[in-house]
Amino acid sequence: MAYEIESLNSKKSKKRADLTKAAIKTFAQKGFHRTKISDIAKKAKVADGTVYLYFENKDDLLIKCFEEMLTDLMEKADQRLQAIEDPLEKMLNFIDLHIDYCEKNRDAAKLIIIELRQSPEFYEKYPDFWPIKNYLNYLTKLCKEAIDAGRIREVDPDLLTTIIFGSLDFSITAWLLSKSTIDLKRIRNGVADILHKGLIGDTNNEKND
Amino acid sequence: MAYEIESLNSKKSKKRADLTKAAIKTFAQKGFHRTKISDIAKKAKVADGTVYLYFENKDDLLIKCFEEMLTDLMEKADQRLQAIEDPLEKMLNFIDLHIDYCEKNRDAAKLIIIELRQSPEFYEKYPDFWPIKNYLNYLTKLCKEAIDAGRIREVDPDLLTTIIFGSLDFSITAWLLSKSTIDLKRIRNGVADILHKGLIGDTNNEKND
Amino acid sequence: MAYEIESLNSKKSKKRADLTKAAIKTFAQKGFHRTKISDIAKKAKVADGTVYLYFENKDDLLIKCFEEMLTDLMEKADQRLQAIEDPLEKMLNFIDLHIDYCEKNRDAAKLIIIELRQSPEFYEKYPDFWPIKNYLNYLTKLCKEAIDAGRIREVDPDLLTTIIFGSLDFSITAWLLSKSTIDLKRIRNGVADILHKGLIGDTNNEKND
Amino acid sequence: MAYEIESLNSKKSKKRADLTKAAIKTFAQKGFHRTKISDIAKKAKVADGTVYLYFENKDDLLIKCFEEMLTDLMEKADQRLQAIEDPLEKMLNFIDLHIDYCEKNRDAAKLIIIELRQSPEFYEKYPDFWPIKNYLNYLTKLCKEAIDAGRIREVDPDLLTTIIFGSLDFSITAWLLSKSTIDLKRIRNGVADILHKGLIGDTNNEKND
DNA sequence: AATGAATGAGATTTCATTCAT
DNA sequence: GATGAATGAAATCTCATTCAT
Repeated sequence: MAYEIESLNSKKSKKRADLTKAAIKTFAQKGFHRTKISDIAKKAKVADGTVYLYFENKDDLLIKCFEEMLTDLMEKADQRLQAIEDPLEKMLNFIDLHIDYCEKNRDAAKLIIIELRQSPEFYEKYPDFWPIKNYLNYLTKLCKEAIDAGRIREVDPDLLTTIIFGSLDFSITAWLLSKSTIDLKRIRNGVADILHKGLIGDTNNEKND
Repeated sequence: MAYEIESLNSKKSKKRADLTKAAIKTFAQKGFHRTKISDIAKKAKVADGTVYLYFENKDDLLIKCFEEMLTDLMEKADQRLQAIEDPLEKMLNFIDLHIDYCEKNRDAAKLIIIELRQSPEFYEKYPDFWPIKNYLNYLTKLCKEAIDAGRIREVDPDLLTTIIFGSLDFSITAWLLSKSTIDLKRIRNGVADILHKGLIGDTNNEKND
Repeated sequence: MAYEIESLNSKKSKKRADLTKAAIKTFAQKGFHRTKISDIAKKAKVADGTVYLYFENKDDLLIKCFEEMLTDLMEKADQRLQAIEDPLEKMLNFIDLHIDYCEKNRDAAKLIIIELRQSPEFYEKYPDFWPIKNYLNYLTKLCKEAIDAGRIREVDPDLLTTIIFGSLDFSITAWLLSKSTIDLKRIRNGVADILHKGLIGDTNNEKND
Repeated sequence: MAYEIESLNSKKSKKRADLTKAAIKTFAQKGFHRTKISDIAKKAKVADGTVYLYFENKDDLLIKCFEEMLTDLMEKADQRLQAIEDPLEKMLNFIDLHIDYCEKNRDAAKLIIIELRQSPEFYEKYPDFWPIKNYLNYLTKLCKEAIDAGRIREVDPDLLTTIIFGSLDFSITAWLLSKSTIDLKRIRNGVADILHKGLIGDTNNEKND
């Protein structure tokens, strides 16, 4: 009995996972508005109506895709950062992870980058829609720890989060639109370098501002 | 005669301007997809069909809105930066201008920030769609000048552009979604500070990296 | 099981047939351009969208109506002509059939006669659009057989087809426009007589018919 | 003064003629429904609104095109047939004229052949719409004269008209759709031959019917 | 008479969602 | 749970016609 239920559950959640996967891929490739529920259903090999057994509606499906991806990312981060001691290193590793993930999952990246901002409509309909919030909080925490540990100087951690994420986000946008001819790794190093040392040359450091 | 012609032209371009203005406002408030042509026509006090005398279709209207705003911004920049000598100051002033403009034209900001990325469909349909290109080039040029003048150290100007714009863009996104409770000026100063001096405190400078 | 499937199929094809029937009627009564999809849907008692489950679009629906009618006509001809031996009689019976069919299915006749030529647009969009082709070929075959059997003299069968069909077609056009006050049967006999004996020959007059 | 009025009139009627000419060409090439008033206006080098100074509306313009063409044809017939004595020759010459005209004025032919039947809508709106009526009457008169003169045997002249016109009409239709690869002259001879001598060979004459 | 900018009614088609099976 | 046929609301865009100039 218990076995059966579990089997059913896993069967059920497999179908759910299939749907999310199919949705991420299709949303990323065609964009939210051009994606038909029937596209996703076909890719997941279920009937159209089945989608509505697992998700409330198309909006909900998109939101669940975001949650899925970002949760996934944060779990990966948990694993990878666990072994690292230095808070600054943790922060830099988080950045690497984000870039790696986007590089390897172009579809997911496209969703996070482009569709995330898609929808003033979403903000209207779901006033608290800002699926990236937890993810940003995660980064903010890392920033705080690095500051508290004295590994970076005292700056507003929220602001720092915004700058880091914004820089990465826009870099990746450019990368996506450039059809990936840009080297994301080089960008990552450049961003780290500039944020790290600032824009002023070492020798000029004392004289300016 | 000349008067009459001019009068006709100006009447015509006034209607065009009215339509663009109405479109920017409506697109910003409801989002591109939820905006009906008839919404815009009503706001501009013309018949629906009239929109199509001035713009090819809804897509074209959105693109023309982008062009209008960004051209406007760059013209304003030209005026303001003319009087400034120091290239670094020019760059910082450009940032200020961007922030000021967004602060004063929330609708335009929303369009630039949110709808600009909206549309994988746009990228598919119009392969060269990236209306912000000229604007980014403008900023890159300022970066280059500041570097050449030795006012900031030798970094890749394209990368710097990406970081600056990405930081601002995401800050403004947060500001828009926070319903403007954040202080954009504070953010601007923070961004300038971090980019300027980097994340490493003076005292720590020797020890790290 | 088999029953169920059949039931589904027949239910499906019944709806399709309903739609075609409704379309033929409406197209004939109002003309293609003045017919709205919603007119047809209403007459077939389905929702507008349902039409698009069975036909690609309005054009396709019209084409399918033609195919349906002409196939129907040729099947009827197959049945009726089977029992007839004499090739000339076959040909004459085919003519009768055509006239009978038009007389009994005024709507279908109207479509075949009037809407069939309606659409330079159709010829442009679908370069092979000439739905009556098979039907004319059918008649040509009968002509050939009558010639080969020596029942009518050696004339170009394609030309003969054109003359027969053209005569009938225009007679029926006149009949349709005259609101059916003309006697189609009398016309049929007249056509047969003239084609048969030609226009000359007072001297032959007495011997024949 | 008189001069001025005449000049005005001719100027006016020139514009009218230009419009009709432009309309015939455009209707023939694109079909009635796909032709925009602005297409015609542009081709006639006048403003859209000007069309409405000469014609009531688009329907009226089409009707006037028919009238223009058919009147033209009948005038040409008057001239050509005047010199001919034999009523049968007159009839055959009329056929030739019709075919020549269509061959030389493909656009006009297309209009007469295809667009003439265009419009159940027309028959609904204008119950007496049958622009070809006078033209058919002309042919009927010729038929009658040939019969009365004993040049062809006693048949119903209306029916004969229908057969002749129907045969020609459908031949020309096929010719138009075949993109003119068919030889109209051969067709004309074939039609004349069959109508003339009938379908029954001399030798078979006695055996049949 | 001539213009052509403006009008606005009108219809096809799409597709998220439902619900009977 | 699963299906997929059916629904029907919704919105872009066209173009004949008008009318102020």
